[in-house]
Amino acid sequence: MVKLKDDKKVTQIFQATVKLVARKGLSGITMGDISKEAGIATGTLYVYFKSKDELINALFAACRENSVQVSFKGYQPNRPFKLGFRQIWLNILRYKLQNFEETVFLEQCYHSPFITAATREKALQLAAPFYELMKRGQQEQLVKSVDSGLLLTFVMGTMNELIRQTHYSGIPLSRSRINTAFDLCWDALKA
Amino acid sequence: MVKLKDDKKVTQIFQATVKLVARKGLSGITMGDISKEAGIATGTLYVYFKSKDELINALFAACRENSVQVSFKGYQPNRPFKLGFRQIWLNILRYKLQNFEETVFLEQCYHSPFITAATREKALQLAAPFYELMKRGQQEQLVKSVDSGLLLTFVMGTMNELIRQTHYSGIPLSRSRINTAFDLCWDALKA
Amino acid sequence: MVKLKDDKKVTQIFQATVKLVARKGLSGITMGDISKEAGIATGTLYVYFKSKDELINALFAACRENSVQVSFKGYQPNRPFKLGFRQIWLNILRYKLQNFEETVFLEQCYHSPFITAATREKALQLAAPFYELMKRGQQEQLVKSVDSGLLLTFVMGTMNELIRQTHYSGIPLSRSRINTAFDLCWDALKA
Amino acid sequence: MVKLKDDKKVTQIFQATVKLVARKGLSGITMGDISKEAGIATGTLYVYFKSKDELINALFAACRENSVQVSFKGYQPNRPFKLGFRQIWLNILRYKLQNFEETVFLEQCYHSPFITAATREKALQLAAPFYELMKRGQQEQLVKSVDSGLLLTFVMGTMNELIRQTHYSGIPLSRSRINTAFDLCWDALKA
DNA sequence: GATGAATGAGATTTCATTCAT
DNA sequence: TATGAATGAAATCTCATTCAT
Repeated sequence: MVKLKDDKKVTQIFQATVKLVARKGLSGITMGDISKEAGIATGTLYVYFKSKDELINALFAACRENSVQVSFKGYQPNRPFKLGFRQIWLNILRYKLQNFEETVFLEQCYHSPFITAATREKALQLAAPFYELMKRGQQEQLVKSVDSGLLLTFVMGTMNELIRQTHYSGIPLSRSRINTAFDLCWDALKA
Repeated sequence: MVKLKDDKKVTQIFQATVKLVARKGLSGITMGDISKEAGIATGTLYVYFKSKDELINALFAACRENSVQVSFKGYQPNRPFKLGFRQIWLNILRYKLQNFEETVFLEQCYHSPFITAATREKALQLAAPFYELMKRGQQEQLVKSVDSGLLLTFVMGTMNELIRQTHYSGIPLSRSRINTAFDLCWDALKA
Repeated sequence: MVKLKDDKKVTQIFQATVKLVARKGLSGITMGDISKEAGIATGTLYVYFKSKDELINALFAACRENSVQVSFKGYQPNRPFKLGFRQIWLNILRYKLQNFEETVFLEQCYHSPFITAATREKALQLAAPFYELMKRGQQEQLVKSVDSGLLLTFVMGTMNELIRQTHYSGIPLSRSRINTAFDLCWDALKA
Repeated sequence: MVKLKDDKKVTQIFQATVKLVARKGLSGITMGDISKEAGIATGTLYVYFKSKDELINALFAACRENSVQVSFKGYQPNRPFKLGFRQIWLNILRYKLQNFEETVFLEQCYHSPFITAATREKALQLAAPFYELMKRGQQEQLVKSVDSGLLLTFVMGTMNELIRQTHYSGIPLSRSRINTAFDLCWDALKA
């Protein structure tokens, strides 16, 4: 009987926003830009999000969830640790490469006034599975028995930087370059 | 002509800007905010910088130069490589920790529409000494003989993420934590 | 055509509007507010009224008619003038007290751009019975023989202000207070 | 050395606002209208008032103060009560007539969402001198010894209605009509 | 008729920049 | 130079009205 709120439209808005933030930065986008890019009227944005703030926060949360879900795709706990870790490492790398705009968006958000403490907190909780992964490696004595937060810092930090470099230098991430990068990472972690 | 512009005032403006960007993000600051924080009138900002763009670009350049100059402080090429590398690594870490706001500012700038291609290019050139350092390590067969860009990606990525984590988690960077982090980094690089 | 528009729904809309205007003023209400308060969809408002303007004008007219009809309830021209006048005075007072929101609505409308000249004119005509009443009092030499418009000004002015004061001060309108107010009014009018 | 905030500009803004509200109602004015009428840029309004809300509240307070101050002009407590009361009554009448727009503005404000509880409270306190006046009349046994609030309700209510009627009927307030009106008022009050 | 999402014109507000002092 | 009020273009947000279902 009625036209109901459209999930597809939220996706459109999110995609438009991510694209624009990656291109022009968080400080360079307007609600007008977003609506134009999403192919809807400006007012319509406010049907789905009460304010620009809320839109950015919702998108931030969605991006975080997305990237976690993708990470563990195809991960089989019964297979050897290193293989599983590699799989996940590659999942993340592939996802971040293919969704570079999301990566940039997340990075931009971290120190922006848009992201509320609550949103930040929720993002942290999503990291739990990665901590589990590190612990398993340590139990199997394959990974250094140091603070797992520090290990993750290393894994994620280097990956992020790799993505950034790849994007800006223009050097394509060949299969061999990827392998080299993974080896560097593994050499760091391994017990 | 009569008198050169007041250098102290430029410093005030830079400090105010860095502080505010770290707290509210690039997208959250206005010229009014900056002038208030710097303790001067809005109009005065325009005595020192033609526009907001110019101010941000100048500050970006200044920060980059700062951080490079500090990195090699106390570095003696004639001493063993690992010791020198460690020194530089610690220099950077200490600088970034103590000047967290600058670090955030630089990060925020990367994908902003403020930074011009020219400014970006100049920033890249400043990285030259680090490439040299990696090459030395390779010549001495202490460092893996892979693309030095990739190596630096690991060095910088770890450090940046470590700084961020430290700041947000509130976990203090104890000496042992620092040592562990360095070891991870070194294990990744070492041949 | 098929079926007449739902009269109950018009009442709902009117009640919702009056309530909201009393609470937030004419300038503070939106069609969305009204529909929500009335428990219907925004679009449905437009089934019953071509526009916001029309809705307000129709409501204005309805309120005016209401208040006049109530005024003469129980008025018997054959009974003595003062008794009849008192009856009407009390009728109005009671009505305005019990329907304070309507009173506010009418007051708000007077200087609003919503009310058209035609609506205003029609409202004036509704006052005719009150002029008649004043004339009767004068013919019976109980009321001062001055311009009956002026007399009505006093009757209505007192009443309106009394209602407002009662509502805002919170002082309840006791029977004795009502009697005092009527006496003031009557002393002003009486020949 | 500097251009300082200009009191004259506040007056301009107030005059423009009052004029427009009287013509188009509180719900019919925009900040754009006001700035145009005041002959300044829209942004300039926000130099003087943080928001539309604040502007309306400040104007409301100013109008109330204005009208009280004018009321007692030329009032000499040592002269007979009725003369003094008459003087004040005429002062108010004249002021409200000449500043009809202010009167309309105040009336429009009463039930608007703009006026805060605090502003309303302050307005009430300004009425103190009028209560004093009524008490004096009662002490001299010239005025009915009933609640002075009720007496004021009567005086003010009838005056407001008179102003309104005068303005809308187009019947000019001749000297004799004024005298008649005062007599009605006095007859009501007198002991 | 009824619904409520969609629209876009227009309202409020912000802010980089200018300018009079 | 230094100031901060003034500007107006542009951003955010609102809301009467329309329209697809």
